[in-house]
Amino acid sequence: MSTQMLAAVLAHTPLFAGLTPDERQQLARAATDRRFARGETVFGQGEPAAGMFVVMHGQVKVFQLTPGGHEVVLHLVRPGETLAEAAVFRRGAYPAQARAMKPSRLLFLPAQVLLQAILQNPDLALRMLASLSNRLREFAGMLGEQQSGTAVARLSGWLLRQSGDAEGNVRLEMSRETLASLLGLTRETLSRSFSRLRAMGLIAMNRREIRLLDPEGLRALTV
Amino acid sequence: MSTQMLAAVLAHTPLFAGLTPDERQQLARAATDRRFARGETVFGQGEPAAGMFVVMHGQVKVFQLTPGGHEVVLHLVRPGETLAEAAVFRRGAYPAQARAMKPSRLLFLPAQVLLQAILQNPDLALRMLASLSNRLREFAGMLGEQQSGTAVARLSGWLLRQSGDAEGNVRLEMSRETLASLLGLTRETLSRSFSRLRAMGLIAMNRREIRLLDPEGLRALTV
DNA sequence: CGAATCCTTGAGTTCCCTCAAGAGAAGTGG
DNA sequence: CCACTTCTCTTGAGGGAACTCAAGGATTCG
Repeated sequence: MSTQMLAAVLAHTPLFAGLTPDERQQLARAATDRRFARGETVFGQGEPAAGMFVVMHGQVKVFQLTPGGHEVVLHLVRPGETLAEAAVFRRGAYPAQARAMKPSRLLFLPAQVLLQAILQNPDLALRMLASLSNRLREFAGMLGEQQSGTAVARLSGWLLRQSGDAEGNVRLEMSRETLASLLGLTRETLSRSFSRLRAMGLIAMNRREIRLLDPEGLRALTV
Repeated sequence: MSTQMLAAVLAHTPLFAGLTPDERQQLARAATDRRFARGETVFGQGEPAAGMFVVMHGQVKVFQLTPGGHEVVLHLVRPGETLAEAAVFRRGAYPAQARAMKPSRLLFLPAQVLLQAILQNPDLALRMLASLSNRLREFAGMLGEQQSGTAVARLSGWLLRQSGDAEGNVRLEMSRETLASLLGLTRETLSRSFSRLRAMGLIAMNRREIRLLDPEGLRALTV
């Protein structure tokens, strides 16, 4: 992929949108284009943090492995979003593992280049701080979530958030397995929770398409 | 408290240690000294993020309230550590609540001043990024932790981390209630877990002083 | 010393996990 | 188009870990 096209990708990434075209051009020259097949590992837990990624196409799952060998999904990264910035700033190792869930194309930005860019561009620093702060809030939300209510309550809350609290369709962009991990449940418990919501007439399902029939009813369950 | 003394506090806070004395002096002039009684609220969930805090003395608990009214502890902040930086960078509202657990003295730095300082000091930006990244890793660790193993396993792991994986004493700087929340458990379950570790001869307890008698034995439980 | 808070222990129950089997899609290759 | 494998999802049965409710000790503080 040409430097030109990589620069264009950066221009559409919120984090780098505030840079001048020249600055983006400079970053793009140091960036590389990487493709990953479905199931391929982007980086492993404990590897030195060589740089950060921007997802151009596809989907990447970031997760930790518990001592028991169970996967705990931290984040599902979609096109336009970034990956592993935090590891770069800690200048240590990646604290989690990342795997492509679909055929994916990522832009890779070496750590040195990113750090340089931030030193020279205070506005980028602020954007990056805001980005990390947002993720921190997300994690805080997840921590709160996972200690609250029953499986059905957590699923209801998640569905409402996905749909913007209104009636409408939610398309699952992930397997049940992944969603279960995000909610701190097992596959089976998630399946049963879906069934119960369906039996109560609150949702309708067809494969990975979910229709919220009664947002109020769902909200009543989130307590 | 004098500007002089506040500047001295900043000099001993890792985040601001890299500034020149002049820069610290400037920040200190805008900073204020705030005292909180035990149990007093530092800021509430949803309040506009007016600025960040540095804990000088005491201890502050940061937590979220679940829909069910249950407290989920996110962080226990000790002297030298900072509070609510992330909220400032998001330029929104505090996403959690903070309460002084002991009589506490905090340095308050208004959002505007902090943002200015970062724009003018790239090194401070990098330190702040590293600090947020560390907290992000902590949260990720907590998320993993709370989905792994039994109550006894989680407690064992926590004790080992506190003691640096070696034999020795761990002093609980918090109530059982707070520790329970950090581990994603209830008071009662935590109490029973302590009892079981004691019954197994792995630890000895006296009030909030805990002696690890058999780190190997504890490690064996963490799986 | 009394009041309030914190901690421990017990009994009963519920929710979720584990183990297990099978149904349903999707991709492969003949 | 159909057998084949593979992956994903659903459902059942059973058991166990942790939660809730409840009461009584222990500690701290005024």
